[in-house]
Amino acid sequence: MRVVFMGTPDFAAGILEAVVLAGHEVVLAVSQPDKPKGRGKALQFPPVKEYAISQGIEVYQPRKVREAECVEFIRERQPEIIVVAAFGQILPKELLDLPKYGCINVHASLLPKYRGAAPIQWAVINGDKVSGVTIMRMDVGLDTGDIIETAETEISPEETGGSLFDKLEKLGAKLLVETMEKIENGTARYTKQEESQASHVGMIDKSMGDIDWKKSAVEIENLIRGLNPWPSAYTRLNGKTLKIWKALPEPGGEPQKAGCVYLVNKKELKIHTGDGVLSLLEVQLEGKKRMDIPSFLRGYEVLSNAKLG
RNA sequence: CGCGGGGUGGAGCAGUCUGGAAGCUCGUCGGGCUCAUAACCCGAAGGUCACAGGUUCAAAUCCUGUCCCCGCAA
Repeated sequence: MRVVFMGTPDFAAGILEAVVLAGHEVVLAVSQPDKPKGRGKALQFPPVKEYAISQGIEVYQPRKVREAECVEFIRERQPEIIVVAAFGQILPKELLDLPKYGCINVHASLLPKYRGAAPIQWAVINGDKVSGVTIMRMDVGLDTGDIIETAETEISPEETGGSLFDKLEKLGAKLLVETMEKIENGTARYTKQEESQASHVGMIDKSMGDIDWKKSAVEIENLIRGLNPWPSAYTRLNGKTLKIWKALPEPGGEPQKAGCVYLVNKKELKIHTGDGVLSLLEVQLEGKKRMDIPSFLRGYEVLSNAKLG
């Protein structure tokens, strides 16, 4: 099919690659504008743009796709279908109605659950056991369109936001390619979303990573995994930021001492929480590299009466 | 030129301000103790102190330049 692709981050780049490899004619890749990133401040191309350039695909980076000029630009490319994955902007109705097969979206959740911006991290943060991807036909709402296909995957106990991203990217890419075939040969089926089951999740904010030790050890550990690798869960130790990359919840402890050291020796560091004890396994102090707890404790003295947060 | 921390035996750090024998906690190897051990005791190996210039009788330490890692911010 003649495709216009819209997306920005890594997740979208993987999807785009699958569309290209499936043999579709991608005539345009639409991505968010370049933004300054990294320590210096240099502008960096979004992953989708990087990949598109490597494939010789034309790249378009409008400030707002709502503008008439933008819609016109895309109309000129005469797409049969527009594929959207993690693009970051709402599409106007003129655009939705433009292609013969409409606009389809790869969403990283089992809709109608987790409509919105960051379904992957939230699934891990909430301790879900199952996640998945949904291919839907977009309408004017936010992730409210008719479902075409879905695919499930398990969330393992050690799943992180990053690892689930990878899983769903592959799963979504595969499902998208299959779905596009069905759309093309007319066998695709469109199912309305069950509104009563719908839920929304907002964008991930950096401050969400600030650990509230009054929560349970299990909840905190879910947060740590969900926000790994970005923006990561953190707390404070002696006035410095301490990121926690890996931890294990354990029973015991005293809720009223939440945030205080439960146990510290040469190899272990365990913290009281609102419910249970959290055994820290891998941390990173401000300005330092991330390291396992034994290493950390060799060079940094944690007093037994220290308090995190 | 966005702000800041850092590069010291295999790991994590101290020492740098106030130049003058390379140190700490571990790990590794050998030996000892023990029913046994991630415990304890004795001993050993292992480092161009990121790199390049400079100052000095003498530089991990002071000056200049370069490379790399990381936190914040975006």
